[in-house]
Amino acid sequence: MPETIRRSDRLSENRYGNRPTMKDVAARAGVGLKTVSRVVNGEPGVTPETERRVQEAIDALGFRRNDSARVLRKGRTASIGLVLEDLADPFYGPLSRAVEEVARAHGALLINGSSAEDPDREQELALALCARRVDGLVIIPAGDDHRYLEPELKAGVATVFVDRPAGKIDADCVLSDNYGGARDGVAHLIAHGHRRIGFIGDMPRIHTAAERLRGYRAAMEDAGIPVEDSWMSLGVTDPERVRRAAEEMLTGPSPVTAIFAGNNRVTVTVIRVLAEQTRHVALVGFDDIELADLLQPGVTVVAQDAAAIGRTAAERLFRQLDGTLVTPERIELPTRLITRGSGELPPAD
Amino acid sequence: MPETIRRSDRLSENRYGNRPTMKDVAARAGVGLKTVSRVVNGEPGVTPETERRVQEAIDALGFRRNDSARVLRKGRTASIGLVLEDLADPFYGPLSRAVEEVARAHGALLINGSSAEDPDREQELALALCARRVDGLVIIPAGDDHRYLEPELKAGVATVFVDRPAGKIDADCVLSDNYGGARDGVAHLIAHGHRRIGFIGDMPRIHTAAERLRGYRAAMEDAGIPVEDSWMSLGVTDPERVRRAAEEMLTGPSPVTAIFAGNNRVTVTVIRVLAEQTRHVALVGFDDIELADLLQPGVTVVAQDAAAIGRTAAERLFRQLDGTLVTPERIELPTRLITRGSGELPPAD
DNA sequence: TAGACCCTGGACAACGTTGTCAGATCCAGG
DNA sequence: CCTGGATCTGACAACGTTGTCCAGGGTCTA
Repeated sequence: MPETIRRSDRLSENRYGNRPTMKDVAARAGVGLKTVSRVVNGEPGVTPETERRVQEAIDALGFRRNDSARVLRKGRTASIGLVLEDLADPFYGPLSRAVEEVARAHGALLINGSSAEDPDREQELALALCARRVDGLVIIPAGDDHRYLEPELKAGVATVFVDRPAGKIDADCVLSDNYGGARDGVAHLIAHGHRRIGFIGDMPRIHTAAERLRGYRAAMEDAGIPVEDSWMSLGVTDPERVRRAAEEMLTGPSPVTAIFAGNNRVTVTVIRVLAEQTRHVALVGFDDIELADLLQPGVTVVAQDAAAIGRTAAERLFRQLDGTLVTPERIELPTRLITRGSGELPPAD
Repeated sequence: MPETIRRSDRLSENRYGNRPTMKDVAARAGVGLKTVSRVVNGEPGVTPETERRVQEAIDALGFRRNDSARVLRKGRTASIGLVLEDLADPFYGPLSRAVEEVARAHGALLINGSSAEDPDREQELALALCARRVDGLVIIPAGDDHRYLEPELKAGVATVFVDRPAGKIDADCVLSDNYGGARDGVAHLIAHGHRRIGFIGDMPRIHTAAERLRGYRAAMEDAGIPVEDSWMSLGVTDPERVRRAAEEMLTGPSPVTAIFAGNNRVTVTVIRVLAEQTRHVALVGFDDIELADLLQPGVTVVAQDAAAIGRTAAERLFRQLDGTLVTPERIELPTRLITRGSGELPPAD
């Protein structure tokens, strides 16, 4: 009655999802465990004949090294984490891709997560990535207090903040020159004869929004133009409210002849509003938008180079890991004014 | 001379990057290793007083559980991999985000990589992800032979192909109805009076391109219109060649009055070309593009719902992991014709 | 007061890999 | 034939966690 005793065949003997290990390969090839390890890692000191046998066993069993175990042993995971706001946002796609390319060049994989602008979710994600022992972390902050990362930094997790500086800790960061870009954009409108210029942007508690607002004010002040409150709309991003804000600026007691839009989402909505107007209103937007050159008129923008930002951040990350970099630094990348027509319209009073 | 013997202080005694472990926490709290594990995992059977002591030690040391070790022990990594073509492409951003959201709902993280349309790189990435022991894999194939994944599938890695079916293996896949969408788009042009309709698309060895071409041919045949070779341009995606192809169609012996563009990149270039024409040429594009409604005329497109595709794929993945799903299936999601003007232009002979 | 039981806490092995080290094998030279 | 050295191979511990199992001590009941 041996058949009663045989529980099952070899395959189902393994629990669901079990995979061959080096031990299995070793057994099949009739060699020691370490020899398999040597073959898998291309270490020297294995006879061609032995190597062949091992390789055969590997192929036959469909063995694939378990990197979790490897990581545990070696300490480095060869992966980095990227916490951003929303992968679906066209600004972050190229940024993420640039980070990935640099990571790839260093043999690392990229794990990314979207914080959806929620500080708690940012923290949850960043810490989850740390628990996976990513070697480094690129963070586009949603919150403004990053002290929760202190133990991680101390433990040697390389960290670079992007787009906005870290809050309450000292860390590397890579930013666009939001202040300078906005100032240039507004100055451009002023140079084309505008004096009543509207600003629609995000809440000033967001660093980028605050800097862009500061740039707007600076340009106006440089030109000696006093800014009226009704020209500024802050903390407004959802299309409905941007629309209302824009309409109010255009029809108020002191109607604007040009609008500076604080980010790409705002720009898009403003374009829609302006398309409905009979009178020509000038527009400069912060952040480039796709097909901006095909619109009538083309949309003049202050463009950030998302890919360059991502690349710069990732490169700093790996230099931190090298040990080449020690002192946290703040890097500001220049923006570029792209004139396409909408920013060069003269004021139509 | 005790100072000669003292190697260093506590901190640097650890190698670079060393972190406190549960053992350290246990020692500091004066409890056993397993008790720390219990506290960290919220397992029952720990006195509030003990728990407090452990928690204190955790905070003091800045302990964070090492998930690599945990994975090694538990077998599941709570992470899934996504291999796509290019994160910077606006089609993949929302798709990736949708996959991430589903993963998040299941407590999993997302690792993603761009294959850059290179089959070798796709394989390299997919296998690297398997080595990390992701629980599942969502793949947008670049290659057309996926037998390299057989051992992984056998080992229980959940797998869903997206956008294009798997090659030479039997696996779940989630696609758009490329054939039907293209047929509808072309039929729409025919319904508006066009008979000489051009098609510009990718190489037919790419599944989506082949299906869309098939849809084009079907619509033409349904209408009893024989297709001339000069109306079709296949394997053309880079802007320069698309431009040339479009111009040739428009000026050839049998000039087209409408163009069907096989994907978003082609559409964008065709828009540019048409903008330079004096005569009005109708256009329907496959894939929606941003701001398509703001152009003059608005661009009529056959839209795929990238988010829905990602969501569907990810949900199937987790149902595979549940064990709810066993038989590989091919799911086709409907497309939607969005009329905005460019597709409704009458033929201008 | 003893026995049975429950609750808390800890010792130990195991997960799959790599680093260390020592043993085995082989060949050349004395 | 033996020795020395070089080359190849394998046993074993360790990485940090979790699952299993058992011990100790307290409480409740007979």
